[in-house]
Amino acid sequence: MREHRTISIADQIFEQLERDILTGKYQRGEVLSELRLSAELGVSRTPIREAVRRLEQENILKETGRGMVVIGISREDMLDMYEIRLRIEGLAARRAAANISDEQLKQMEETLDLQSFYIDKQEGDSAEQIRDMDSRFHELLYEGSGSRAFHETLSALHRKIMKYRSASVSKHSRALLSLEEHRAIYKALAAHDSEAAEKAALNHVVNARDSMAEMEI
Amino acid sequence: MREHRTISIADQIFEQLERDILTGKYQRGEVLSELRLSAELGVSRTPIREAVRRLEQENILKETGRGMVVIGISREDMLDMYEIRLRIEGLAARRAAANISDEQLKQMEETLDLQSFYIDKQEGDSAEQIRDMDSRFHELLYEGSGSRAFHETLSALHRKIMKYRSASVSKHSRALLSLEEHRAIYKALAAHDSEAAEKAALNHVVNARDSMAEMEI
DNA sequence: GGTGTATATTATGCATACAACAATTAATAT
DNA sequence: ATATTAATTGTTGTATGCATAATATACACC
Repeated sequence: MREHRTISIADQIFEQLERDILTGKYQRGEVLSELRLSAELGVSRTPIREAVRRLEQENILKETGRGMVVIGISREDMLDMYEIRLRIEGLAARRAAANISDEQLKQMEETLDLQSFYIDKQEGDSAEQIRDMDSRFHELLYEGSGSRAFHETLSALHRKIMKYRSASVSKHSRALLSLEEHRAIYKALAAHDSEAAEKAALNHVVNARDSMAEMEI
Repeated sequence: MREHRTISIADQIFEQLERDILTGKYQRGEVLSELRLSAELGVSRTPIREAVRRLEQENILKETGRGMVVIGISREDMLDMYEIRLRIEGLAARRAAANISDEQLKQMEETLDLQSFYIDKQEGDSAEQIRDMDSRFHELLYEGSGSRAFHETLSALHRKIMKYRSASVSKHSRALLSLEEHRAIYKALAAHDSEAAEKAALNHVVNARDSMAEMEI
């Protein structure tokens, strides 16, 4: 039985704005105003302001005293985030091999099926759907580590490079390889094989990083 | 010439609440209410709510629909944060050796002098003062890396273990060693010696972690 | 034409009012 | 006495109003 949790307007606005910034709909340097957003979204300034405070805490938006300027994630930021992931994602996978639950493994399997489905589909917004499955897969991996510190740190890094991940998986060959790498990680986790999990996760990050590095975006 | 920046009430409240949570004044599990904080601090709920949204974004406080529960940082969280720092702080120092400015080096030197002063002092709240110098030193190191990703990630981790760092440096022998380790990092940075900087930073994190691990706090 | 100043505009910062909701306690019917 | 319902209390969620700060604009003056 699923608990029915009401999502507040402020939360919805946060999610939408975060997505719009991280996908590049609002570009680096663009200036927004609470009043304008308030009018566009049809709500008062209060929930807007609360969402904005959270975005400021994530360092992807900044108040200036005269409008808010979008910071977003530069290509350089993205590459540095991979440098960090290179050094800790393997360890998170190692932890996950020991701690992941059967339920989490089941959900992971589901994301693999959907990822495969969206890759075969190849229609208009399939890159976004593939990317969202990538997000869910990694979220489950980080959760499965059982470590709050790894979960928080890696989740923040992975989420912030959303835009670049979309671009990457829009290349069919990379999307297919990414799926295979996810499957290798899943297999190691399901077997609770720490060594294999660490190796597979590191391999996946290395390949993703290399793929990103040679894109011009 | 220094720009005069007014700090908003909401920002001040954020800083105070964050500090109170991270130092353990508000303990894990404790329930707060906006109205109570509003009355205690003598401001309306609006700036309180904005501060709370930022604390929620940091995962150290959580709304429950009936009050807000303090999450804080457990000992296990702290140890995992060291595991992460062990893997990336050396690289940040390597970057800093290449990118740190003379101004940042000058400020770093100043924190070393103050750290030394407070260690010698050994009065009532000297542990807090030493810890704050530790914060400033590492903040300068992360800034000096010139990488936003490293800065954000490491800064968040270092800040969150505030409580444990205070406890650690309240032990005089550890405080002295920590100062020496900082000096070694500074020396390498001032010489722009990447290898030495990485080695010194890693050594410092290893020793700090080991010191923490054998404390019972 | 250039410069200083007043003014208008537009933004954020904070306080307050009210609605909605959940939990607890009191009241009431059976 | 117990179960059910109603009232009370305490909480968060949202809208709105007003003060203040920052910037742009207009204009007088040299």
